[in-house]
Amino acid sequence: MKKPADLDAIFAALADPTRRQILMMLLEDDMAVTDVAAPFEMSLAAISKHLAVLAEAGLISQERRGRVKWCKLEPDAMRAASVWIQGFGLFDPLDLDAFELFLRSELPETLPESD
Amino acid sequence: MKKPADLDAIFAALADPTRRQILMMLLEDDMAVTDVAAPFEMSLAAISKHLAVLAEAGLISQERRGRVKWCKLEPDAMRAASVWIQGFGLFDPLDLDAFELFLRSELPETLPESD
DNA sequence: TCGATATTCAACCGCATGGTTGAACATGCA
DNA sequence: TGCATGTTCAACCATGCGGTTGAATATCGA
Repeated sequence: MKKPADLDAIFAALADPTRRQILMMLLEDDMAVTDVAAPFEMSLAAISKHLAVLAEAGLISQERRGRVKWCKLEPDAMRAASVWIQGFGLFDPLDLDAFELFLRSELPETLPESD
Repeated sequence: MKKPADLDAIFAALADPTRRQILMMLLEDDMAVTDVAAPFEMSLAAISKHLAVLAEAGLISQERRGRVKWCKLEPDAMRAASVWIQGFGLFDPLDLDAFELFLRSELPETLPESD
């Protein structure tokens, strides 16, 4: 059950550069804890704690298979943060245009023709 | 010059519910420090510190006019965070629909009729 | 069973954070 | 000038965070 935590935990988790980098690594593929830790110059235990923070925030899930604990990106929690920010409606026309283009190119069939 | 700070500071600033509430208040209008503090059950000094954190992150700017220090929302920093999150490209069709509706209702004149 | 591998636990450290209080500093007004 | 208003400063406190190290736990493979 990967319920997204509250915004406090999500934003706090995103506030650390190591954790953001971990999330980007997980964007490519699921990873074991040891492999996540490999590129960093800190102890495995430290990375393990970072992963716990990310899991607590709902940003990743962890599934143990044998000795290995696999870490998987969970987009829902991040979406909650994104939605909060977008609630500010602070896009200006330029950005809106770009985003509109992104939307159309990405998922054209979900956009209504016009009103 | 209100340069947006790095993501560390921005996300950390957003991780506190008091600060998020302040940002939402500033969405409606610029406010003086005392008026920002009014709805909260904590000391003025505490709010002043929160505002300093928000300003340090570039999320607001503060301009002193006379005795009064006016606080103003600065969307650029928040956009930086939004862009980082959106870099994950994790929108699914359902949410996209909702977001499209939000866009159309919020800023109808900036959306092209259709291609 | 034994050793190697994968991960966490527990205790500790230094430092930042979020809050308090009371005093200090500026500015506006009579 | 003198007082009230608006805001911050400084010191302090409790708590949490990011990191370390060394030991503990669990699983795999020979």
